[in-house]
Amino acid sequence: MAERVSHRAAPEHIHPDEVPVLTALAALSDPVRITLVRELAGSPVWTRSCGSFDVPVGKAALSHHFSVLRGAGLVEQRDEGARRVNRLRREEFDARFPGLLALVLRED
Amino acid sequence: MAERVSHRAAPEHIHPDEVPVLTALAALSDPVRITLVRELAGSPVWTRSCGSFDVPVGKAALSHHFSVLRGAGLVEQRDEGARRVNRLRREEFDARFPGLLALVLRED
DNA sequence: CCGAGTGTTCGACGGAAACCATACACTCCG
DNA sequence: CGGAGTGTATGGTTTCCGTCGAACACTCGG
Repeated sequence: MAERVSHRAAPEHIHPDEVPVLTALAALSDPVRITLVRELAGSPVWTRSCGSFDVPVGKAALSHHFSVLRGAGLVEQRDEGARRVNRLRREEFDARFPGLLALVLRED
Repeated sequence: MAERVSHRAAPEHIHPDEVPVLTALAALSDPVRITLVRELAGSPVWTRSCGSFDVPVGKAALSHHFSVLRGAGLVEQRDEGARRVNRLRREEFDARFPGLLALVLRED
């Protein structure tokens, strides 16, 4: 009967519409998080697990960064077996903050 | 002969074109500086001296914030007698970071 | 059922940044 | 010249944020 699904707490998401500008800017004011967003933008949706990013920090810090990105409405996460895969919320975020994402992605 | 002008060191300016994205975002990730930019945007050019802004910090901190804004190519300053008046670098900054300024000004 | 892999949480640490009070430099005006 | 007004510089304090190590929770595969 009961469907056998995840027993893990689903990550809390915040829609970009509810995010203050200051929060969005603060989230993007960090080199590690910028890297995460850029790598994520360059990959197909739902293909990148949290541990698959090339950043020079431990997994504790990494987890924290993803938490910040979620809190800014930049990233959506879904549990897929033992892994947690990510998606960049392109359209939603761009609708709320037009041009901001493009700015971060286009820059070098 | 010699023109009698300011003996004060001119403030160092950085053109937006030479500003990294991270620096721009970091400069705008502060409530006080956002207020400064917004108030500045709502006033005629070269009319606001540094001390004329309504922010809850001492003048030392205020001076620091203006230094950060200059370093991000957001503000230009000119000495006018005893006062130092400001200008928001709208066009230059917007040319370098399209939409970013609009985002900050439009929001609340 | 146990071990490996993955990610979160907790406490602690260190460095960066914001802040203040003071002292200083410069300008104007009486 | 001297005082008031304005902004910067310096030094020291506090607060915040990114980081780590270790412990824990969950999933999958032998």
